[in-house]
Amino acid sequence: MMANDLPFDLSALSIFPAVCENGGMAPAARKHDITQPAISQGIGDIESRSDTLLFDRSVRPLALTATGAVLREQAGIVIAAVRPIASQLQEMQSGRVRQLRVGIVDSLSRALTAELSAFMKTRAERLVVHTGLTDSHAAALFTRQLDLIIGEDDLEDVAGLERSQLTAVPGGHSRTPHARGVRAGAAHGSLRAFFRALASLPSGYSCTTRPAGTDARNRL
Amino acid sequence: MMANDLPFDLSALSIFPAVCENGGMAPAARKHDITQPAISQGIGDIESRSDTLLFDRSVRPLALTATGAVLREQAGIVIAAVRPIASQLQEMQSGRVRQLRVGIVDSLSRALTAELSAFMKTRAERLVVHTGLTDSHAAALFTRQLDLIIGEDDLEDVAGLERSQLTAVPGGHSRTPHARGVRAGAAHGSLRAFFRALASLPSGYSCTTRPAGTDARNRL
DNA sequence: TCTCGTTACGCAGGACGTAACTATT
DNA sequence: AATAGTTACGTCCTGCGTAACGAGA
Repeated sequence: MMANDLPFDLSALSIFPAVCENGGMAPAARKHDITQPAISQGIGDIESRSDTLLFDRSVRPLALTATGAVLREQAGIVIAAVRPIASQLQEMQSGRVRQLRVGIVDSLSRALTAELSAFMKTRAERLVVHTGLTDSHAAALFTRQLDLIIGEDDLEDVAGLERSQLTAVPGGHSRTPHARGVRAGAAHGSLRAFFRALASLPSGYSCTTRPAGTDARNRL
Repeated sequence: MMANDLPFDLSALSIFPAVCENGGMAPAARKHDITQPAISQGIGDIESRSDTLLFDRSVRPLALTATGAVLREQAGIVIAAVRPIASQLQEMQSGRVRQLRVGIVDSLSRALTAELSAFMKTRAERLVVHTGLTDSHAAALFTRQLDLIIGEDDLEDVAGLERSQLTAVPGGHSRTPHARGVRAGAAHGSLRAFFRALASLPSGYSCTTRPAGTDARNRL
């Protein structure tokens, strides 16, 4: 059998905040089309598997223990992290994102914007292009106001982009960027993998992720 | 029954990276004391519930699809977030943390360090006290180099601390801080709840969380 | 006494193992 | 031919519902 050293299950973890927010198991049960005992057992399961006490049952309405307060906080974080994954996978599967906000450095915007627009037409529902300085674009990338930035250098001076760096060279499958026309982009989250997928698509561009050497087939 | 709109289960989510890292389902199965079919079904379960394709089965060794690459990345994040929760709960349950790094503003360090040390003796395995300026402590708090900071004002000028703010007044259970001897601290993660628990313990301090009005009993 | 939470118990669905089959190299 | 993955099928277990019980306000 599975080792499963994890102290809870996602379904149980998701009902726990519901109990907190609804002020008890019975209200939470009504709201979630589930019975009271199911909730009681779910909470009990977390408690026994993690060897903790989450609620003080000696008072009514139910009171959180300090331990319960910790879990309530952490559970919110985990659930919030898990929920968007489903839509990310859907995006990846369909090969389309709803929205893509791109920052292009001024010097490249003339040459690239039209091309990029055509390229993205089938991949994004909505394309927003910002032109300006790479520095401010990098800042916007970190604050999630941009999804992708394109600059002239390889952005090595921008910290924290190593893993999400892409280099795109026009027309061809050469893995080493040409001296002329090289541009570098950085994307995060699902978009990064989105571009990774583009690498295997036939198109005017070939995208390779860094570190170089990653080929179209994603090895395990 | 439960709605359970979540696209996977924690146990399934935890075997998926194992498959990636071990280069296939069979090696992963051997390593985790589980059978090959169980893994195959687990992966298939994620795929069907999220309506995606994670592996390219037409090649050997197995190759990740772009979608699979996304999930691999996200799964790592989730698992990494979930695993420490168990130990956090244990800490909370036992009322002790392994290590507590406290920053105390210079002006209070003389008066507080000895007292704090005695107070923490039974609550932390190891206590590290830094003295200095509150500003630098706040920065260290954000970068997780400190767990708790104690200053003279209520740290209202430090952004992002609202929810984790504590006020501690010496000797007494008054909820409004005394004009003399007021100090404010900020902690994050399990430590925050740790201090919340301290509020209900008999000691020389009474800690109240902000916003004021929260009493010792944690209401839902 | 009323509401809420727990416990008891039964059933249905799911998870995992064994075995047989298929496919890739 | 060999190794790896899938499918089929049987069993066990657990998760949930109904019902009965206990406890707090």
